Amino acid sequence: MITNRNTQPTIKEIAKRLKIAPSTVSRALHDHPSISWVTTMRVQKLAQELNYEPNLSAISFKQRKSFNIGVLLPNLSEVFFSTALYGIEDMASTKKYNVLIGQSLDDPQREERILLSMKNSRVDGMIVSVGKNTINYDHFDLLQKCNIPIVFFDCIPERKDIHFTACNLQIGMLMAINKLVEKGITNIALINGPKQLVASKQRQQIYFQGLKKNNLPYDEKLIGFTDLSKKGNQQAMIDLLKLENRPTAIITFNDYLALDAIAIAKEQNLVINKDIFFISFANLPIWEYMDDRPMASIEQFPYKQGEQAAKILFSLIDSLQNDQPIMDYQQIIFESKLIATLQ
Amino acid sequence: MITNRNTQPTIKEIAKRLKIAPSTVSRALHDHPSISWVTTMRVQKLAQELNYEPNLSAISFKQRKSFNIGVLLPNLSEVFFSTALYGIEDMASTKKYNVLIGQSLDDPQREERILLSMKNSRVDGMIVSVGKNTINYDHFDLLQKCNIPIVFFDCIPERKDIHFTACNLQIGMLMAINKLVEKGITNIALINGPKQLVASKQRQQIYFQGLKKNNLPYDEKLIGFTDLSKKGNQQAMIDLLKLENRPTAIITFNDYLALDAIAIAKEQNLVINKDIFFISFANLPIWEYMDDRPMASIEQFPYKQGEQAAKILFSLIDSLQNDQPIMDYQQIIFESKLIATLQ
DNA sequence: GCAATTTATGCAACCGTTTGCACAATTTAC
DNA sequence: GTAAATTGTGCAAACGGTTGCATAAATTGC
Repeated sequence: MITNRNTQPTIKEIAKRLKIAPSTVSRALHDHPSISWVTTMRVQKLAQELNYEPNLSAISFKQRKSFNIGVLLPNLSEVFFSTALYGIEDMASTKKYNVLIGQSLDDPQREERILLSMKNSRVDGMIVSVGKNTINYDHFDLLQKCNIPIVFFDCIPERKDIHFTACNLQIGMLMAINKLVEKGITNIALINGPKQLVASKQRQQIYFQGLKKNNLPYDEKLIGFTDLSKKGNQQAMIDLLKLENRPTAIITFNDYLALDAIAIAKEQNLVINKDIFFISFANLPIWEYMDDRPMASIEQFPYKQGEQAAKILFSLIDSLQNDQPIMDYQQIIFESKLIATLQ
Repeated sequence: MITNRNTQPTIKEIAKRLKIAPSTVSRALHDHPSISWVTTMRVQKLAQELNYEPNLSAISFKQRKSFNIGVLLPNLSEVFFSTALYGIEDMASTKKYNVLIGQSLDDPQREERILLSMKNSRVDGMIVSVGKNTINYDHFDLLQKCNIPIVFFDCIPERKDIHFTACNLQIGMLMAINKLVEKGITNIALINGPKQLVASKQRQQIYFQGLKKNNLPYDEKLIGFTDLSKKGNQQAMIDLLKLENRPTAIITFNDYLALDAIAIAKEQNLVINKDIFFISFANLPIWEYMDDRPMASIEQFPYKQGEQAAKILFSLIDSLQNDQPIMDYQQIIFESKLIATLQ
């Protein structure tokens, strides 16, 4: 049987014991200059003895700050996101903040529900990576109206008036195409994600630029699309392999798509990294265990993206706290990097 | 430029507008029977119009409840844990609770730091899966003393006086060994995790029972150990393969270990699922993409473990709230299941 | 028609901490 | 030796919502 009234010491408790006012105790605990050395010491000593811990609920109520930030992202089982979360957590813990987590599972309704629930629990700010099916951004605007700053990362809405961190895929993609061309491979396809995604548009544009820089022809047929479901992935790959001039290299929207595409290629008895080559985005740690894997991945630095998104968020929170107007939108863009995954 | 004083409506605001007392508004919003129908309607209508949302900070301060639970686990990039988190999140959201997340990364100091930080932010309870290097449980006891209930899941301390959910590996392991024996494979090894882990002790014991039930001899040499680092995993496997009567089946502590072990086997030109068979715990979704994978995995139902751990936690929180003594330790044990991963 | 009961509302304290202001005590200035 | 400045402390209000108790008004009982 376990029962015991929770009786954490409070400032009043300390004040009563030392026969001084609570306000004096409060100031002493904060090393306020107007409190004498002796009093400060007496207070701090007793606080230590009693294991005093300030009641964060009371403080957050009084200060109108919760010392929580919310993180909303599609899916923590994707290593990309769980890595980003490390970055956020690490930055938050240096600022003595806690992290509330919500997974949207790419479901816009769930996304909205989580967002509102975090708003109501008065998070001081949010870090968001938008789900791939989200088209309506009203609930994000709602949070802004409530003075809850939002910083997006990686999957960001296609708008100018937001704070975000993201990764510029350009260099990675160029290096990838260069690498293929060096090997004499010029028939390069792209399987892209849903057309409404910023990430998709970006990939397509950069893919196009990469071809151009290498003086390769642009063939619309070599661009496939998928909704990123397993079936969609497979179908897109099947369609590409049916082409008259079958591609010998395929750039895939992400690693999970690459897995499906590679599986289809193998079913059709193509030898990976001989008959056909793959280049993917992100960089699953699991690749090293697989024989048939992309020849390279474009690294997008999730830890840094998360960490810096949190940094931006805390600067916004501080500005709001000090009633400073936020003058412009903070946007950090990292450069991607091509990582060879073979050998 | 974005600036705008946050001015969420409060109960006092509503009271002033309707020229009634805040207490009346409060009661009306809760459909208190002593408030007349008309007043209740007037209040609720205005509340809706103003988009009133109760200030959870104020409520949590007053009620001495934060409506947050903390989740502390080793590593969200392991699918097992991120899946468990789903279960927790889903249960929490039905109870209007938020989830604070912390990853220990198997570092006892980080674990303790997160735990104390959650204590100070006054979580109403915690769900914990202990890191594999943790030997000291003092900080957990500390939380209990502060009346913050803890429910453990999966990686649980070896103690009787705790609440937990876990998975009984017995049936899964027996089925696994039976399956191997059916195939005529009797030289079955186990690569186990660190000896101090409950999970390791359990696996070893059940492995032993499984052999016994099948009248197989118990050979100590067939049990390898690893600290679960990549190097440790590889070495354990290399040692096993050096044995005179080389094992033809290997049960691995978890999927990540299986990955390393399989890689070593392949380096030594063994054909997986022909020369040598593997059985693993957990069930990485990624297996289906790999040619060389364990013939079966023992499923441990992370979603259910998380969900039920949360359910227990909320029942404990309720009991504490109502000053009911907690009479005994709630412990839910699920039955594992063997999942064939081939074909 | 007056007391007893019911119904509906308001008052005020409280949760723990912070902070502007007042004020007493001490020191400094001239 | 008195005015001014400095130092150290306390008072009280505030943050937003809840709740026990008092009380006014309406209704019922006899």
